[in-house]
Amino acid sequence: MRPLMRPLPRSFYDRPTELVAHDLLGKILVHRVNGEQRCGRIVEVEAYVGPHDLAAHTSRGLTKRTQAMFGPPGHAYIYLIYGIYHCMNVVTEREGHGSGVLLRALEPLCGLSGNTRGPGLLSRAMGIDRSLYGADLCGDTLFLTQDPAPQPFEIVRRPRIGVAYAGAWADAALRFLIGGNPYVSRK
DNA sequence: AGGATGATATCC
DNA sequence: GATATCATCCTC
Repeated sequence: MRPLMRPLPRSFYDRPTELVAHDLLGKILVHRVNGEQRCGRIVEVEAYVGPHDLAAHTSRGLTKRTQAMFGPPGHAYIYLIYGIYHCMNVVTEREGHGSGVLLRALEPLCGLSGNTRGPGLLSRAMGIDRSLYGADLCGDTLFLTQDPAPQPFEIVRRPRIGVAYAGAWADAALRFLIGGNPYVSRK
């Protein structure tokens, strides 16, 4: 698995956010940190489609925190939540659009210990924090890659978690998960 | 059901 | 400068 682990190209991210979210399921997240490699298969994500999406951080406009999400596609938007946990998103669509996909749960593949079911736990297990804010996912430190031996799976759509404040957007089925996978954070 | 724990946005 | 609010998780 070491050779031909090429990062997904930037063109993968430069597409409609719901499509990117859908296609991220089954892809492999890799983080290379001080000589070791941590990786897991993505089993659950959420799409935040742009500033008009009242659940998206970008709905409050361009701020220092959301700068990366308004930046070019294929970079990491990482933030601290509840003073404890980090959450990682991939930035989608063209620069200035303000959209991204939250990575919510992983199936552990290599170098991972502990729970990876939930965005905070995923980031902790992968060693992802704000030092990776804005990281280029087309580089060789933190990136996504195609599963070399993909198996077929069913994709299920559900409303997003923890966005009850978002009015009409609270109920949108923008959470994508692999049906029946034991590593999703919630059914 | 409620607490941890700190950055951030938004208010005075 | 103060405070309300979190795209969460754990414990009771």
